Amino acid sequence: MNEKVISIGTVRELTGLTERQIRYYEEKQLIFPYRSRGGARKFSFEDVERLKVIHTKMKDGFRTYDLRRSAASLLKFDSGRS
Amino acid sequence: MNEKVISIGTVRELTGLTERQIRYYEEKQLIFPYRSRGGARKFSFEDVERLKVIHTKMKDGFRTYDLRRSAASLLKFDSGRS
DNA sequence: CGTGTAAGGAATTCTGACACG
DNA sequence: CGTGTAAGGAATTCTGACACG
Repeated sequence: MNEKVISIGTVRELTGLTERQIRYYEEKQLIFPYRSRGGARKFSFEDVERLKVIHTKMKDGFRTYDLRRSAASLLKFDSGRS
Repeated sequence: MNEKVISIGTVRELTGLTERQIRYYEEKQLIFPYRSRGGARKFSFEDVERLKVIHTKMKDGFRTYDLRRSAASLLKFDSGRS
C-alpha cells in the first residue's frame, strides 16, 4: 500500500492526530507525502501507520530529532507491525 | 483494500475517467462511495478497479442498466483480475 | 519544542440544470 | 442514454504567523 492518495483530513480521522501535528511531522522530515497539483498533501496507508508509530514514540518522550535519526528503524518497526 | 478514503479527483487520475462519468456511474448504482461529513465522495482501491471494469464494459456497448443487473459478476470479474 | 489557533486565499467537490443526440 | 459544461455555493487544504512554555 504505497500509493499516496489519502488527503490530510482523512489521515486525521485515520490516525486521530490533528492536521497541525501531521504537517509538523512532515516539516521535521518524519513523513513525506506526495503533493497534488494544487499543493494538497497525499498520503499512503503506510504513511498512516508510520504516523501512528511516530505519535506513539512522541508520547514516549522521543523528540522529532531522535526519530529522524532512526527513521529507517522507524519504518522497519512500522512495516514489522501491521 | 476496502477502505473508502480516495477523493474523486484522485480517482479521476487513477482511472482516467472524468468526474462526470464517475458521478453518473454512482447515480446508476454501479458504484457506492462513502460520503464524508462535508458530502465529498470517498472511494476504495476496489472501487477504482471496479470503475475501470465498468468503463471497459461501457466501451464494449453495455448500458448502465445491463451492468447494474450483473453487478455481482462485475464485482467478481473485478477481484478476479488485479 | 510541539502544538493550538485565527487569517486570507486557492483548490476541490457538490448539486441541479441545460445541451446534444 | 451517457457525457460535457457553466454556475454558485460549501467544504477542504495551504502557508506564515503569533502564542505558550
